[in-house]
Amino acid sequence: MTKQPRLADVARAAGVSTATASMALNDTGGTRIGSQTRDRVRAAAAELGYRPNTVARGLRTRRTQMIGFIGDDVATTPFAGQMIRGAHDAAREAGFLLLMVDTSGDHDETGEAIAALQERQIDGILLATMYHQVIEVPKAIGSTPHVLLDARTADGSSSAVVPDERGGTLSVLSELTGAGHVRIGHVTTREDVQARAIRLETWRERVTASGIDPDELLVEVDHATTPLGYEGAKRLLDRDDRPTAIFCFNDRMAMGVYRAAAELGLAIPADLSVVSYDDQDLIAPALSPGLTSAALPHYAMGQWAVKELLRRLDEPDAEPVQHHMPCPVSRRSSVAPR
Amino acid sequence: MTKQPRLADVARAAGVSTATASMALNDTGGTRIGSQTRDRVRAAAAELGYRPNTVARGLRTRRTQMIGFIGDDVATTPFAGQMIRGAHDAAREAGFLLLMVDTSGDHDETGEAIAALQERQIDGILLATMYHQVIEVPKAIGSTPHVLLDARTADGSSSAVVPDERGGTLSVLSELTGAGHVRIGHVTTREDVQARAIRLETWRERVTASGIDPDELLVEVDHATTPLGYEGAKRLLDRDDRPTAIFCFNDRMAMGVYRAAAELGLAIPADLSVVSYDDQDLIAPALSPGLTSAALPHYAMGQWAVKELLRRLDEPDAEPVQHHMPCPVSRRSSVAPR
DNA sequence: TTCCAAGGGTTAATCGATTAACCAATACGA
DNA sequence: TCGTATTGGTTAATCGATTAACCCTTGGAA
Repeated sequence: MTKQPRLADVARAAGVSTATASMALNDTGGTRIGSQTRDRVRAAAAELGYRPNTVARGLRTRRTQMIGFIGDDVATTPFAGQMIRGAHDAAREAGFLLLMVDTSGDHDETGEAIAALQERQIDGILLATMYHQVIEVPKAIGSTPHVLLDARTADGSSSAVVPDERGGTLSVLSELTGAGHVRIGHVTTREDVQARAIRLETWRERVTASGIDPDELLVEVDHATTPLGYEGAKRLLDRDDRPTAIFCFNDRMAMGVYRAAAELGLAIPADLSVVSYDDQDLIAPALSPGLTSAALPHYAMGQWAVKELLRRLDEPDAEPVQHHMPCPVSRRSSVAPR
Repeated sequence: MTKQPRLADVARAAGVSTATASMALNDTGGTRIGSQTRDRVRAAAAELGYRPNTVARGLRTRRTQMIGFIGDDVATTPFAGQMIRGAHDAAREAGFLLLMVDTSGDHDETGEAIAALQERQIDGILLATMYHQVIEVPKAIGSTPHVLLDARTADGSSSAVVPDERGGTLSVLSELTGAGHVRIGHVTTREDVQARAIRLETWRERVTASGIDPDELLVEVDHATTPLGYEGAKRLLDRDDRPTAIFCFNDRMAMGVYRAAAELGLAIPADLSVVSYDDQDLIAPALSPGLTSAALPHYAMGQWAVKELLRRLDEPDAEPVQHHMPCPVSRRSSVAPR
């Protein structure tokens, strides 16, 4: 117990060379190792509690079994955890570990992060942003295999996975139309993110299709926060031709909508149905009544990204893939027939 | 650009041996390297875009500049992000990176996680739990330097940092007493966590000190969720001798308390003052009125833990330190004079 | 009998740094 | 005029694996 045993110790204990020990433990070298020899080596390794030094192995094999995870702003968003967890689980299953770097969105810092990871000889990089962004891959990444997470390039030159915002929006809207709603309002943010653009456009299409002018039912505010959601909802609801249902950009805004409805004496869902996006754990099930919301599949995206990365490790020349991950709806009690 | 340059390439370009190049770049070896030689080597390195291979370096120096972060359940709690971020920032500042492993609280898995990290020759380990727990350090950790994060051992044999729950509770309670409140209720959970025990006991002391029987003003429910917070608050508020203020175990329960108050026609803070613990970003500022809450200093704890770990890397025999991190109060609008 | 192939290992080179041990030349004090 | 530091390097060993290149038996086939 004084020192970690090395491969040489195992070899000595089994009475073979380190080459044989290595091959026996790793099942390499084809038929060169007899089965009783292999068992002897394995037994010796188990006996000594041998654990390979992956640093030494990595130096020789040029593989570290580590994946770099570069996150835009890991801390401040509650989604990051799920994304990391999904990536982590898929990685661990394949014997990989995640080496994390958080950049605060700073572009220089991203370059530095990439360099720091490359110095450590990671096998590949996951480039994650929060909130579905269209980015350029920093040239510092060179030929390091990589996959984009909740982000993509404009030209699709890197493998990437993003939520299927359009599908999610359609699903959650059909919760409303299925209940007979036609005048469906939308409370959203003015921030320039993909999520906003896609949700807005999809809603617009859908409402237009039922012969209604979307601009009458749209409210935009500066940020996707609860207080501004409240204000937006007030503007939308405090009039005679108010919508019978509201689709909110996200749960935080929906929380404000709930408050506005309460103040105006509108019961949810009897007087007003509400649906939303993000399905945040701290909000959607906590509101009363529970909020029907389309979930962002962060866990699944993290998983997918690692699997795709591992695939690219094996076939570096594979065509990049753009994946749209479905956004399942969590149905709760905020929708009632019109 | 075909291959990453090695130290040998830099040495050749500068016309020196690799030993000299190494010393010149790392400022080691005292006065042995002349200043013009050093400059020549540095220039060559910069010219070639040389980046040291830390795997090779790690093999020789037995230092990888990586810290293992073992998290109890990184994903599901929104606090984890802040903790990771604090640790990450402190680590990065010192040239370290975080290697993450998430265990789902499974004890075997923790042993496996430790082994996986040790195989990779991490320099030290951060053992983090969510929600301040008293744990035993797995023996698998052996002599690897480690620090406990939001956790501690019963005997204080490992360095550890936990929130100062007692101090935070006192601070947030004096928000109420300072406003003249005496009959302060407490809505808490029955779950067996340190946070509950300390907050409860501290509240009990304080209330008893002002001559009131705490048991009259205490409500316990099975879990610290919003719906149960709501039920608990109903029980506490729906009677004549109701308290004038409530201290909630956490923000999620406080969210339920808000709802109960609204239903009973009690205005916050005019008719009822509310304070809480956790200061969760998605809740405390989002409620109306904003909720005064004691913050869990996760970022600071993460930072502290890394600094302490780095210290122990230098002085392995230093006495273990138990640190209680202050919980600052975020004062908002949920407290009014009695 | 002679050779070749297959089976089962071993030897030694290698990955890319760091660093202990050594060495040559100059300076300096006695 | 020596002996001894001091300055400014170089050589070679080392970290702990993996793996290409050999090597020795034994069993058959020619």
